Amino acid sequence: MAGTRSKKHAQAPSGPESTDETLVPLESRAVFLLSQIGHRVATSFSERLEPLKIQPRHFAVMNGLATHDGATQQHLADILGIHRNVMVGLVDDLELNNYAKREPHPADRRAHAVRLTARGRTVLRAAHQTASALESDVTNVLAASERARLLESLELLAASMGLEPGLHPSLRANQ
Amino acid sequence: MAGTRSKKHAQAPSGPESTDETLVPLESRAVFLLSQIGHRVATSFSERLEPLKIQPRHFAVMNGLATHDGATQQHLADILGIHRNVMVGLVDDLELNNYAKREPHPADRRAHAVRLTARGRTVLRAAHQTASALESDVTNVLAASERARLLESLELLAASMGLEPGLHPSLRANQ
DNA sequence: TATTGTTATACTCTATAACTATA
DNA sequence: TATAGTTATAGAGTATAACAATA
Repeated sequence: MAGTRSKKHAQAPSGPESTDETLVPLESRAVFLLSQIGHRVATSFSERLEPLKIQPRHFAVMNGLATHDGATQQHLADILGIHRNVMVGLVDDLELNNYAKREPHPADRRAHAVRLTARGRTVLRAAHQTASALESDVTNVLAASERARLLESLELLAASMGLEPGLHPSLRANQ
Repeated sequence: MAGTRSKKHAQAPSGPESTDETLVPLESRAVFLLSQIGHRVATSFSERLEPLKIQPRHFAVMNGLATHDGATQQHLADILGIHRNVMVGLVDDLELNNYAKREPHPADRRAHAVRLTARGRTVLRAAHQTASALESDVTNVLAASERARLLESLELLAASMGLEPGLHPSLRANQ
């Protein structure tokens, strides 16, 4: 990938039934399966986070805070690829649940230093366990060797598509 | 999957740092990679369909029409897992582009028989070619043997998650 | 003059309900 | 009484712009 394109992309065929890619069923295309499975996995994760009162996007922010404690909202936004306007609401949510708090920034009076609370750290740990459980449940059907090969192939695909490690593209809505 | 769950799902650990699943980085979890890649692939497909003036959901409907010519909107909705309220707008879009047309249903005066036009069939073929091109571009980095193994694993995963072949879960919004 | 956080607005999607005309 | 198609409405999520305080 990364800018490459097939030559015959979106061209109408010369004859009515000449090259019939229409005959390839959706369910045997890797791209369809990837989209299908990815959607289901994301939905499952979202549902399983519900008891913790967070969504995947909050998980992303809390994860960022775990390694960037006291970061400003803007800094967090830059790291995660979330727009700062959206970050306001996410930090609001975390504060309402007492998972994080805004403190005055020591060096910049415009900014806030955002920190996880003790409760937030506990919930973050539980969220990671939720992710682990989902990982097990999803990959259970595969033998260990298959699982390892799948992971390798997925990492290769992700890299070739220019996906940044650990950054979910759905967060990168505007900027 | 299919109802199974890991035993230690979403339980708080006994000690503060006892079992630290927090240390597993997102980028090495299959579920994260699947969600990440699936999202990107779906977005790419959507973008590549733009020249054809359709979205993936229209592609799904046109695909359904290819094998169920003259179906009612309700029937199409059932087949694809799209709600009939949504189907109205999709068929509207297809009609506006002259990709499909509503005809009076021979047996039921409440219903419409929806049919692809000649232009619709051409566009559908082009959409399948777009899918093929995306498939190539995405899986190009993998050797043929890896590609085959990936496809096998993905099919296994999809089946174990209860995903219906050829049905994208995003369509199944309400019912 | 630029940046941080915030709010407002518009636009798309989705969910639900309700209506009409037929069955 | 139920069903096919349609419309209306309310709710998320997202994009854009703008504002106050501070740098």
